[in-house]
Amino acid sequence: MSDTDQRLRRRIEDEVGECCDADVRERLAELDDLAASATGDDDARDAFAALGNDTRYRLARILSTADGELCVCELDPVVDVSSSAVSHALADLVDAGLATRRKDGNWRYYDSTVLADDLLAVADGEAEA
Amino acid sequence: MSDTDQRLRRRIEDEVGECCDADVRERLAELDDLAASATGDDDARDAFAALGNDTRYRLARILSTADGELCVCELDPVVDVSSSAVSHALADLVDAGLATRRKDGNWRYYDSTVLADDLLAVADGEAEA
DNA sequence: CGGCTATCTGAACACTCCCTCAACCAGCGC
DNA sequence: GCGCTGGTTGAGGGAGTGTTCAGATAGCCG
Repeated sequence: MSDTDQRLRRRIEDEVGECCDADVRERLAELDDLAASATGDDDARDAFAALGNDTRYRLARILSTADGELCVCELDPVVDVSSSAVSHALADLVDAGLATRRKDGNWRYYDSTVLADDLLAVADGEAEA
Repeated sequence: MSDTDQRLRRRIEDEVGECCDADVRERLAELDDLAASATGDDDARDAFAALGNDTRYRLARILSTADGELCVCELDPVVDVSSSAVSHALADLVDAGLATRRKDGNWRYYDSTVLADDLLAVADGEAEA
């Protein structure tokens, strides 16, 4: 029986007074189930990771705040990095499902997705409270 | 007039047919306003960054899925890192406003906050669609 | 086509992050 | 006090990330 299992056993003893090996195994199984059902797709985590970077966060926020799509040349001046970095960041946002891209001649228009809008709204709403 | 401003000027010309310097300045001011109003707190971005890491994401998800608080010794076995790393990750989650901590004797209990619950719910909901 | 446009892509490099290891702190029992 | 517990904290190092630079791509116009 591993080290962490010992800790868990003492934890159960503390809780219900006594504990046998079967109890420990049962609790471990419960926790495994919990972990399994709690394993949301990686997509969700990727979206969070994308919004965790300052440049991408700002871009996503601007896209979400603006009504309608914006062109790269409009996004460039509001973030303080090279236009190459903007391009990288926007590509990452699209990959993460947080933005959409539309080509029109030489211009590329980006817009925020519902996912991005909702995530930012929730984050804001809670911050207010 | 900077390089990116030139691009923006041509963009406006493309849109409305003609464009003078004042038009460019006006559009730049609009974008600055947009950026300013779109600059949500850093708290929000920190929350996203916290959920962007696999270990923290898993812990947050388990805390959110479980009804009620969990002890560190129960979280240890479900993530595949040292218990020290778990401690670090939990501290980060608390700092980001995604979890709460309660001390009871030798045991420490963690629970998810409403912010964490809502963010994960939104991320999941969208993934379904 | 050839030149100019807006944007993208790949490589390189500095920087940050996340993990492990070790030492440490606080609570409990003797 | 001492020993043991569960958990935290700080330092260090390897892996990963973000930015920039240079070169590439695709669309428009003469």
